[in-house]
Amino acid sequence: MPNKRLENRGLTIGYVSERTGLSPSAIRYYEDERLVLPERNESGHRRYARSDIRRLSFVMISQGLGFSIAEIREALATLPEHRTPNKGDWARISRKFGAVLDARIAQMQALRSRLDGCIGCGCLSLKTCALYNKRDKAARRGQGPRYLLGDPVEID
Amino acid sequence: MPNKRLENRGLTIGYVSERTGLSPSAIRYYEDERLVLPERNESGHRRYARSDIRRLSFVMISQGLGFSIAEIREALATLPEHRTPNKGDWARISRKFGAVLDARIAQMQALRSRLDGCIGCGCLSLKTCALYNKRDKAARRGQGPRYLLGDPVEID
DNA sequence: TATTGAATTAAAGTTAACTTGAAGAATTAC
DNA sequence: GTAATTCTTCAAGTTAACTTTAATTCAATA
Repeated sequence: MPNKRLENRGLTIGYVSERTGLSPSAIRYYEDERLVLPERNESGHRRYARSDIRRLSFVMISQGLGFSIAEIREALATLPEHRTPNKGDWARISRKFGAVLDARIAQMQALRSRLDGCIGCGCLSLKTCALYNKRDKAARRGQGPRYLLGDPVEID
Repeated sequence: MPNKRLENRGLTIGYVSERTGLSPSAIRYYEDERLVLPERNESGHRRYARSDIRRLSFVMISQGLGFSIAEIREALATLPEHRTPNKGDWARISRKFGAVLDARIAQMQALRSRLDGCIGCGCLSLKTCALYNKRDKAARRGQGPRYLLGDPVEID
């Protein structure tokens, strides 16, 4: 088993891939999305810092919490100068994430109780049904698929 | 204002579009997805039944609850012979939907409390962090984007 | 009847988060 | 030193839920 870990400066994408479980293509994609910003060696190969593994872990965990890449990028942008999240940063960001989750849960619970009120009804009328909220055409953005649980919430 | 509502047999797509607020292209798409099955007149134009408006309302409301078209198709498939959901059907289906929502809420709450436990921690370690659950590669289906809140739940 | 408005199909575009493939360059292993 | 890996870029494909466009045909109105 060869040592492709740290050649003189920085980690190779293959090594980072192994350590995080992310595929190289996903890691390159995250670079396109500016979630990681590796350096390059003389011949153009990516060289990652040790802290990038932590950074990518942050990305994966945040995704697990249900946040989009755009949201994660925003969260990372609140960090001073391209720094990888440390303990204090995580405390701050995760508190914010928690508030967003709370809001999502509350929204789902409200929907759930509206449904409960409608179970016996069966009117299915777009005019009167409490379950149907006409999405205002004006506010719709983009044309891709709508999110399963409403448009993404913005993080502060 | 012309009366394009019911010419001899059935409603035109334009009329159904007006009544439901859905665009004609969306209604045609739902036909591709076999959520509605209109007849055709001699020259090939779609002719909808009055009950199709109700059927489409069902679709829209179910989407508002967070269900995918595939899930809605499954739910409609439980109805005897292509019938539009009536009050009894709705009671049965909405009870099932409610259970799915409950499960989703419970899942989010569990995640939320795990996050709470991690706020002070900040380890962000893929090995030990309770927030990171390695998705088993084996179970992954398809290659499109993952759902924001986990893979879609199947409706009995 | 002529024109306008509505409908039809088929193909391609859109977002999100990646993957797959091709073709070539750099690195590593032997 | 040469073969086998790994890496690079760029373009195109994938899911979901539709929209947009194009080229026509049908239906309704004046």
